[in-house]
Amino acid sequence: MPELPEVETVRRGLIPRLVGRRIVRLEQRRRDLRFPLPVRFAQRVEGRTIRAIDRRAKYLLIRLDDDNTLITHLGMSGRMTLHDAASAAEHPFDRHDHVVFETDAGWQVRFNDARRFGLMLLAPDEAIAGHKLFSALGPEPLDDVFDGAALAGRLKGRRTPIKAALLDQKTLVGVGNIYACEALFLAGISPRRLAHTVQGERADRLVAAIKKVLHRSIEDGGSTLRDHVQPGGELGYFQTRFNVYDRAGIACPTRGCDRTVRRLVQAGRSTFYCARCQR
DNA sequence: ACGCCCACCTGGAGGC
DNA sequence: TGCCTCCAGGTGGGCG
Repeated sequence: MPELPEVETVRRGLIPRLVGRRIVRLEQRRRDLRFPLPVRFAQRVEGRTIRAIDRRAKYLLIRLDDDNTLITHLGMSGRMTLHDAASAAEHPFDRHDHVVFETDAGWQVRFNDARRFGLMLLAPDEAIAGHKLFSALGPEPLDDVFDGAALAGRLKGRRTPIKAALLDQKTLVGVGNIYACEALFLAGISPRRLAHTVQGERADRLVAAIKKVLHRSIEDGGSTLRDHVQPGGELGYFQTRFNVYDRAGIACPTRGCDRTVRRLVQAGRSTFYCARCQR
């Protein structure tokens, strides 16, 4: 589920319920996710007030008032659910509700992650930029300074297919398998094209496409979310209609194109594209 | 240094 | 119904 737009949607959904609130209780229902949960997790979080919730790449950064940050990643299957007291009573925990937060306003946030590829870590604010998980990350695609020239520079000399380069968080962050496919389709670029050949106008087009698919998806998530901020509501759960992703064998959506969407496997991941519209 | 491939873990879908 | 195989939105680490 979570690429940048989904993480951003979760962030925006959590802000009104969490920022400025004190965490009165943290229940840890399992010892580890991808990594062991922080030692003395509950003791270090209970009583803290949340100052802000930021995002870097696909990480949520929950800022606590003791200058520590709760770093959260949703992995492949992580979600957050929101419950008021009545809703919490109606929804018993399931086996994948791993961490539960309760605020002084009576709201409960559950981190649920079936596959447990997600993570939660505590780190001092000032240690994050230099943290192993963060130090090699590429630029944020939605930053104004990220343009075609910036992408072209990061693709220079790289002899891997452009699709694989887009998934590499050192190239840029936030793009995952769905939006890599969708952005390449919008830009009319073959997923097999070698990354270093995406320069100049082609890189401009690709950056425009990346920004467009991410923005559009955030807007969709946001609009869905407005209806979803209700007890029992799940954050970041929405489905846009994709042009190519998961549409193998279905007609290419380009007007006048008679081809069907094809699937191929690159670096172990499915790629969906139109062989006629993407060069 | 770089590119490729696997492992991590669970659940859902589809075939027989 | 049950069992098997394949597939899934991420990414760190190990290999050549």
